[in-house]
Amino acid sequence: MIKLVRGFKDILPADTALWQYVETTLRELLEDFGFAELRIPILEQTELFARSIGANTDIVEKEMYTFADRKGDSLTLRPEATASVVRAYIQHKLYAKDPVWKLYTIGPMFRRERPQKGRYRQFYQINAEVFGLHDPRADAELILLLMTFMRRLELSGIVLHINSLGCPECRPRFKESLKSFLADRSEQLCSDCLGRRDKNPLRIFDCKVPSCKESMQDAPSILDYLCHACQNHFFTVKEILDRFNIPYEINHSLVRGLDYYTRTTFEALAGALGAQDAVAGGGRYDGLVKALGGPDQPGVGFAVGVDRLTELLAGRAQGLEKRPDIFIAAIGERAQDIAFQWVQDFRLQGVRAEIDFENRSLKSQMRRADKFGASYVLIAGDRELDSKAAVLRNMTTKEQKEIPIQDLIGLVVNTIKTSITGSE
RNA sequence: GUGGGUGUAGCUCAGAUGGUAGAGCACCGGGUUGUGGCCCCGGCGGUCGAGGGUUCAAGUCCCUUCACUCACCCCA
Repeated sequence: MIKLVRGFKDILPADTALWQYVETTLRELLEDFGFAELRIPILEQTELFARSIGANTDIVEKEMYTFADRKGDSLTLRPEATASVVRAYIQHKLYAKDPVWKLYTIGPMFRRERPQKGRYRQFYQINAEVFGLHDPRADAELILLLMTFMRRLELSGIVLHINSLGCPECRPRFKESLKSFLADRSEQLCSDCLGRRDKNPLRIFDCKVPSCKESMQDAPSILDYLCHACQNHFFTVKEILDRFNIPYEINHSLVRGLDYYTRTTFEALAGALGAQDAVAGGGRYDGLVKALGGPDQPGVGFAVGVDRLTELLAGRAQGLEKRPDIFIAAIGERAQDIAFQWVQDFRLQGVRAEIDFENRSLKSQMRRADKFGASYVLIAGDRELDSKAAVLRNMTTKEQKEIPIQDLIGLVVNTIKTSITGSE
């Protein structure tokens, strides 16, 4: 048997309703916030990711699905979406019409990591990106959007972490003092962190090795090194979150793995998920557009992990599945033939109708109708055809009434539609 | 890439010391003339992850391998 590739997964019908629910909920919210959808390819030139994410990040160094196409170009299945959105913003000169754009995109990402709970080699993200705005209200608005979304999904236990990583003005000063802090601490650091010390010292804040954590206790905090502009920016973001009653924790060790972040970074964490607990993350990337060859326009964005979100909502799939409004139980060839016509007629009227082609006993068909959760069953056999009236059974009240075959569709559709609106 | 755990029916799992593969759920059918859920009865369904070895005999013991899973790492 051919099985799916390691780390990939099928999303089966039992779960797709939940996925659709998550996607449409966020989609509607994004559009209320003024975002427009952008659809981008999942394949890009490798260089795009190397230059945006950072050549010496783990993602680029060892997690990308990269291959040479037949012409020899190096292509990569995207490990994240922001780089592509920025590429599109630049390539189509969107900034020329207006530097400010609010864009969202939905789709799969690919990273070749070791799979585990909440981590797949193909995973789905919904990305929101804002271009052209330096104003901290843009950052805050995104966080507001994200947390409103979490609230709308009725997710509790989501913790928001925020931090500021400074800018090219102030971050180098912090890095220097961090380096000198680490210089005489080689014994306390784990082997991974010793490597990070040169490449990307900020990452040491993320390390979970106890001795590293301990020695980082007295490490300098980026927040003490922010320049005036960055301080004010961060202050305003916090102020807005306070004003809108969005609780948050300042986490000065929240550095995030992608090189392009500046100033605000944030993550939404769900404790219930296990080790892979980030359901959303994002931040500001003011230098990225320019670094990729575009104009000097700032950007802010976030990504939501749909796999992890649906995992959190797993218990809530019941109410979401679609049940037929009506099941037609037809007994005998003649009835089956007419019933087949009826099902199609119902469907054209917007009524969810189902039928069984097997011509089984009425009992079987009733069981089937019940299994599907049909609200009504229309019973038709020789008896009904002769008397020119089929039987409509309400499956919850068990009430049955005869419906003249002449105007059957209209009468039944009417009954169903009024019963739906009446019950809500 | 590194560790731990687990692979028996579609699903959840039993099968001490080796001796002809089980249950519940699900599915299909039946329980007198054409009416669902509950209940009762019956049926379908497994090369016990794969390959090799030990043995008269292996789901069970040994080796190899693969997959899944959790954690490290990294991150959505």
